[in-house]
Amino acid sequence: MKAVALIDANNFYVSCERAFNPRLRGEPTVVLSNNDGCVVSRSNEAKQIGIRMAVPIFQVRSLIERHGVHVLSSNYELYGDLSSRMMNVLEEFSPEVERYSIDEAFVSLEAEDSAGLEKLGREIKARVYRYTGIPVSVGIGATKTLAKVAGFHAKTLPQLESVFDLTPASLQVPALRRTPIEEVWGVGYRWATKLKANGIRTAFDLREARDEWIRANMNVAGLRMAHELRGIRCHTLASIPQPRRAINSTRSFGKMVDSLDDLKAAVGTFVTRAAEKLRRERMLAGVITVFVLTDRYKLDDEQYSGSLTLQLAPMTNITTDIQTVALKALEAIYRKDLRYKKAGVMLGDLVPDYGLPQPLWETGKTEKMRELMAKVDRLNRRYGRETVQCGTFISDGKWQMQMNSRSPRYTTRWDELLKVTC
DNA sequence: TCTGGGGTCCTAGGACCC
DNA sequence: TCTGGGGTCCTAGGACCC
Repeated sequence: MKAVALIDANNFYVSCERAFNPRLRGEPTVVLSNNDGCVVSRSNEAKQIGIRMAVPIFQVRSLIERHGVHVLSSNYELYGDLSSRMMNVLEEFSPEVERYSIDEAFVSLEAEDSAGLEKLGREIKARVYRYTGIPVSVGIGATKTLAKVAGFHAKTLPQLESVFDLTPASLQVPALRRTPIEEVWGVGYRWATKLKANGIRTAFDLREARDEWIRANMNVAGLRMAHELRGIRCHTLASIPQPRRAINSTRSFGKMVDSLDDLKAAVGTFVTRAAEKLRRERMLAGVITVFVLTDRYKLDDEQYSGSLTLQLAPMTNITTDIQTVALKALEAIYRKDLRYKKAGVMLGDLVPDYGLPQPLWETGKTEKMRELMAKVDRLNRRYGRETVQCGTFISDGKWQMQMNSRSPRYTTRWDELLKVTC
């Protein structure tokens, strides 16, 4: 029989930190978002003392001090590297692996029977842990949504020891009855509130709801959820990634920014990031949106959100070309006498870059710029990001992120390797 | 100046995911 | 004092065309 397995790392960012710093094991630990703003990963011990997901760190300061919680800035370079190691292990088990997020993957599995599926699940869990040090949970079901339900129970019921196979029909009704509606994949806060008001409190209730009712009160996404809970596959396994539609680079600032020069430096840097990613994925962008925002939490300040989308013609992935257009957009939306908290750029209308000359408008200059970009990328890969920068601004200033306690990038920087002393 | 419907395309905003 | 970032999908509504 064939089934879908969801492999989900437990408290992924915290687990990455623990893999290199065993002293954190058993200790309450949290990892923060960019700018050290919110809690985005919590160890079980941190969950138990009542630190909620996504809570701003300043709201739980006293809790953290009272319990001696370890607090770390996020280290995406480390997490990204451990993520790809985890995905490589999964590919040893199946030709169909969908990398769903940094810490989750859907995998197609095949076995004689349910017992065989569960055995595979346990092997996956053991091998990922042995090769990466990351503990995972495995949920198995006939559809992605059922695999997610199974994963929820694998994580929350200790007696399952992190692996749950939900393919046997006899298990489905009791498992779905014990799945709160807000735990169903695709049901967020808003839908959960509305569904509960209509008496739908569990995954089982949604599975049993009439299609006409769902169609009238939800949308096609709701219909798909219900069908998937009944075992009808609506979401296929995307083991070949779909072409990307957009690339964004946006940040909140470390401190409020008011000058156009500082905003230019920030936007110039965001374009650099986005264009690097564009070239890495061999694509060209056709439009760019630039936006700036004031601080929505400062209720006494005048609020403003400005954004402008401009065409990139011809389509390009050359940093300096995109910067020119981005700065034009920024100047158009910039308003003096305001204090800004956040800005960003979004590249859209992406198409593959086949690297062919485009005779209609390609000039010798463009060809030279492409070669230059390739060289800059090589240098920055070899000697570290921002060894060579494009643009005329100083990419340094108060807009830069706060990051006070990042661990070393153990696996991606030679000078930050783990040192062993005897 | 009034009268109609159907189709497409685009955009903004909402909801959700991790 | 201090409140993340990068994505996708869906829908409603407006503009436009015939």
